[in-house]
Amino acid sequence: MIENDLFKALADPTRRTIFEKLAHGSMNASDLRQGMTISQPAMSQHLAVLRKARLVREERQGRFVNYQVDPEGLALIAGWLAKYRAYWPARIDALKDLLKDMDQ
Amino acid sequence: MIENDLFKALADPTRRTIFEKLAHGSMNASDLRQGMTISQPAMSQHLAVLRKARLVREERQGRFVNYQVDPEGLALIAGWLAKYRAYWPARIDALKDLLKDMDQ
DNA sequence: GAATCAAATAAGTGTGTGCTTATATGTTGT
DNA sequence: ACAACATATAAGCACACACTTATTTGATTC
Repeated sequence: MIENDLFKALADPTRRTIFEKLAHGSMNASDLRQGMTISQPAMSQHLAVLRKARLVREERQGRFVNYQVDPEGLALIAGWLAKYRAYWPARIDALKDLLKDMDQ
Repeated sequence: MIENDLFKALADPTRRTIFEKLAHGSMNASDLRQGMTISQPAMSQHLAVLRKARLVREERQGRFVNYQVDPEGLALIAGWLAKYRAYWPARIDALKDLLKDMDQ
């Protein structure tokens, strides 16, 4: 169940930090560790969880593995959220503005 | 950290089921148990977690406690998601259709 | 092909989480 | 005040999870 993998992946603050880092630009696993007190295997394990949740994609480049945000995971969350659109009417206008921005 | 409470709350499939039930209409804790093989304390504990995450609101009515979706939690997720809007361009059209539906 | 470096996997450990049963609290009606 | 019912809390337990160190796999360079 992909939805479960998704929310479980995001339930860990360290993984959300990693994801956020990648959102600012793709990086290899070593660079991701910069500024985070985290062992190499821990990072590797977190990335595996994020991969399984489709929040992140890997791409081997020589002996490095470059990681980047996988839009698929975000789209799945957006899809989940959309099911409950009846409950965020106050945010509709804000979202519309957002989409208008994205047109340009 | 509310964001952490949120994703942790949604990481459990039983809680997502409870939330989905409430999205279809507010209910008290007993009615929520209908059709779910789950003890009364377990339900109570799950509701406490959902409450803490602002995904759900309680409202005492006599000796029952009526539960309903709290839009605040959903809005927070939408806010989190919005941070990464750069990564879901492929879904823009689908979202637009969604918003068009919401206009009516 | 041996040395070197990046990343993944294995195995073990402490803590967190979701459940259970038992009990307490809150509210209603007699 | 007491019985009955809805919900919450307490305590304990089994399992999941995030970490660690040690080792393996993958890729480059000499």
